[in-house]
Amino acid sequence: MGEKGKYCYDYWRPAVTADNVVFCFDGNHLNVLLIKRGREPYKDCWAFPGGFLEENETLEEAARRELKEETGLEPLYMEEIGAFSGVDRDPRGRVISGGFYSVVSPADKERAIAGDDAAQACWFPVNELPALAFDHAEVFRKALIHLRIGFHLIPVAFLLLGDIFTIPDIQRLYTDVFNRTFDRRNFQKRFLKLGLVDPVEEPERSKRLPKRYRFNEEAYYQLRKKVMKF
Amino acid sequence: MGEKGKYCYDYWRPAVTADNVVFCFDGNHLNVLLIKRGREPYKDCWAFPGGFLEENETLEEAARRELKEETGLEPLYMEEIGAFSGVDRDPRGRVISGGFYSVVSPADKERAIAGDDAAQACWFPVNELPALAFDHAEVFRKALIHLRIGFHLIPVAFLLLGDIFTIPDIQRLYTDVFNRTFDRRNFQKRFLKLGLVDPVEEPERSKRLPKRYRFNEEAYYQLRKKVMKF
DNA sequence: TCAAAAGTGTTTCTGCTACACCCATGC
DNA sequence: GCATGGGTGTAGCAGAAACACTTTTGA
Repeated sequence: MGEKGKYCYDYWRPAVTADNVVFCFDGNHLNVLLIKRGREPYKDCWAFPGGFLEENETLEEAARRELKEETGLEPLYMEEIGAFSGVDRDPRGRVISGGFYSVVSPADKERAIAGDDAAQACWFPVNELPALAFDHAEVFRKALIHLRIGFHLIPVAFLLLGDIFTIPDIQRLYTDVFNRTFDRRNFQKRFLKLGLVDPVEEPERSKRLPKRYRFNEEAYYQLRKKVMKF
Repeated sequence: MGEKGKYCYDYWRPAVTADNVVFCFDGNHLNVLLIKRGREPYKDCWAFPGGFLEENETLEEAARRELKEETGLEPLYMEEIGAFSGVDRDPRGRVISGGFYSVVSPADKERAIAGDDAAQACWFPVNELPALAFDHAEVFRKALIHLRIGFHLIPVAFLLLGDIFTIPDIQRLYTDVFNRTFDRRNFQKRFLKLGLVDPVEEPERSKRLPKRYRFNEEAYYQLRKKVMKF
């Protein structure tokens, strides 16, 4: 590999990439963004957006930049999920990857556009993922675990929900994230008791349709201060 | 930096290291292992053991190897805590680090010996850490968070405790790990109810001294199966 | 004799679970 | 009129928190 390249070091170094598992909730299901790879290795396979680390950026900045280049999206929130360093994870040679998950607003579901060296960018419901390139199945597993942790520490959910949402919306989101059902009544009670959402005033709304709420950021910070154990 | 080295690549690459936050419980306090650095940068400063990734090992293997070389210790458990990629975190240039925390048995507290390029290896109680080299203060913060998560998913505590221990031992450990107090009586009740420990039979033991227990691995695996949500 | 450390039990409160019923709407 | 989806209320149980008393022993 590259014995004549122009970057020379006294000791061996691996290549370093950043990969990004992007979540988006569309009101019905939790989705992740996949890129159909335009080149080898794994040409035409689905993979998470990502690419090589450049000289003056952190791993998070690299993940952000690659996402922007490949799809045009800018996440509302990002968090590291771990390093992937399996010796054979990339057929091109030794590549270490810093993994991230991130969250975009519901409106971004329609906005993602394949750019750069991505042949295609496409949202998949988390329950219906295709086969993935590299060790990205493992990357996804870890991303979901960290998303769940994020939900327990509370804030991420609201970024996925957007400005206005109903309680049944939230429940659908939780159902996908935790891959289990919730009792409709208990879910509503528990959630409203947190006091994190305010009802939207709209006298003309049909009684049949679910009440709409918006996120109360103030209350959220108050609560987080209390709950923060870590 | 190394424009004439013998390892040449077409694209820029960062150096990659692995760092290891090693925890040990001595019956009274939770300790971490620090190395007094024998060379620049940060010569004579305290840092976590670690070193450069080599060609045929994962980050975890590198962290394990460096720990063995620098102190002779072999951890009972290891887990990743994240990647550290700040642009200025190492004055030698761009260095990405994979962080780990690990756990050794109480007996290892006396066994750690400085070897290799470590001038000195020394245990510090987690509440009395000295100033740390690089971004290792941040590394420690993340390690402690992940140790706490490990405690919630249950197994790590017993590795720290060793074969035989008392309930007050466990409570001292929890006090250090979570940096808070626990009601003695409630702690004992809750812990025994888990059914993870068996009393050690010893008819001659003074009534004044606390009862001694050993870990029931069988019961632990049963419980974990039930509790495992992720 | 006093202080320190360990064992044990009771009460209360809170949160979670499991349910049943009512209302509005569209087919 | 019936199926669907949404709002609300109640009873029971389990776990957490708060709290007091007794025993043993070493200083």
